[in-house]
Amino acid sequence: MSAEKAPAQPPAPAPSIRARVRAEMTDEIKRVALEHLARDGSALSLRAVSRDMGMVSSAIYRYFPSRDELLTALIIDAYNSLGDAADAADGEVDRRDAYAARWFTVGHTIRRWALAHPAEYALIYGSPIPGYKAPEETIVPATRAIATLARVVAEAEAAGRLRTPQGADATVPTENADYAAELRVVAASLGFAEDSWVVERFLGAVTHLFGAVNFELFGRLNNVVNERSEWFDRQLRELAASMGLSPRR
Amino acid sequence: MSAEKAPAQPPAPAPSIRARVRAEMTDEIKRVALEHLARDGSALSLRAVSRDMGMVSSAIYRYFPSRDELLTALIIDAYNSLGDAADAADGEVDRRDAYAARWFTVGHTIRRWALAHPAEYALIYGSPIPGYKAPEETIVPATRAIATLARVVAEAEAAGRLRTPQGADATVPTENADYAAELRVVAASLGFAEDSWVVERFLGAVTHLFGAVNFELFGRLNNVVNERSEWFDRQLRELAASMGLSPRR
DNA sequence: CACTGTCAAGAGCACTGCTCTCGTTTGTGT
DNA sequence: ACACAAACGAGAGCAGTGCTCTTGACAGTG
Repeated sequence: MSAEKAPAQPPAPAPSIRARVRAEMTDEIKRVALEHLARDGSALSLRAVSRDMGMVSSAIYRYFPSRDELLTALIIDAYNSLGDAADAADGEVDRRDAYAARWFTVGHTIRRWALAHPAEYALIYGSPIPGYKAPEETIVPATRAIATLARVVAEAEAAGRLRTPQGADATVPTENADYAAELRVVAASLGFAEDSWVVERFLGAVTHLFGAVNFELFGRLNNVVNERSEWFDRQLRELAASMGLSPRR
Repeated sequence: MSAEKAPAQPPAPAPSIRARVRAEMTDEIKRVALEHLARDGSALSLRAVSRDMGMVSSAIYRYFPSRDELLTALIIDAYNSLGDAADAADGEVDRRDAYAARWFTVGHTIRRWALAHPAEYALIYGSPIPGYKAPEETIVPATRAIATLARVVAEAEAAGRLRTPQGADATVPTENADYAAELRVVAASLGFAEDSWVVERFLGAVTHLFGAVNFELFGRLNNVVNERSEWFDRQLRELAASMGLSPRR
């Protein structure tokens, strides 16, 4: 693959001028492509990008072997951008605050990132692009934001700060052994306790959270809910409650 | 109560042979276009459709003035197909059953319709198509499936069969007056009681439900949950509980 | 019979992703 | 210092796209 930026020669750490120009060009192409993406939606034209850069279309292929590879690069960048935003937001919450505060902060950050980067959001959380097949290199960055959310809840659980639901509030355990096994695998990979009751609700909460962002961003809330921030906040609140995260007081 | 599929052609005038052939052609184009949509995703090529029909591409324009108009027709058909499926499923539930049974039936029907018609589902619940702007004629059919879900919950509420949440389970009322007003409008349009507490949870449930279908259909559950039917059923169960719909026994 | 509207066909325009070839530029090993 | 290979931008070209316009054939109606 592209291992340019790896000068494995100890005495020659000099990033050759050519390699630097190449990196700048690659970034510039991605930057212009993002502008086009924001303007024209997922219909990304290599020729239009090249025109904006004063190049001929074939020159783009020196940097990205195909339109799909460009899309892959943009997708990975988008996942990482969202992941960075989520991590940064979580990191800035005062650790003396309740875990619920971190949940709200990260949740709102994800929504705000989506509103600020609608094209990138649609790229990674919208319907699949027609001819495009996501390569494996995208799956790790894809999990970052969700992993951040999971960390908050898992740490709350580990700290014994989750109110375990009782009685009618509690979920009936599944009778499907395969499904139960899957939940255990998910619990392990996300850092929850073994057989944690909260894993399933966390998956539901993530589904709900991204469903809400989808609804807002794709216009499904038009003429229904205009106080979107309030609406989203209250959805987050319900989800926190469903996981036993004490609400802010 | 939204109008059903009103076949409201005022009087039936002479269905001239020409008009009949034209209608058949229109249907055939939509049929072939759907096949292509199912195969190639949202990249729909008029020329490919025309080739499949043994026509020249320009002939398509006798029936649809543009690609967008064809898409609009397909989108409306898709919304109505989903709406029909939801209504039919709801209609077949024995009315002596609990309202929860209707909720599960309609919910699972929506999911099954999406799995059976992934291309149509992506068309109506995926990210917006690049150059396409949905005309107003799509917004009424768009609400049908949601209206069906709402009817179930609203009728349960009217029958006094919703367990009103108490204490920690209850949602704190919003302090945002605009948002509260919006909720009242939604309540009125979906048939809920005025100031009904369940409206907000219903909106959340719909968000969650379609978020779950999105996750499954767009591959976000890959390598995470494979027992999708069980997973979805348990999500529906949580949603029913959150709205006070007694679970099946 | 003549008229009128509908139809399929074809040529053409501007656009797309992508390939290939052509000289030129640049970095590096000898 | 020189030579060679890799990298580069430009351009032509291919097959595909949505869409427009013109042309000639046909059908239904006066």
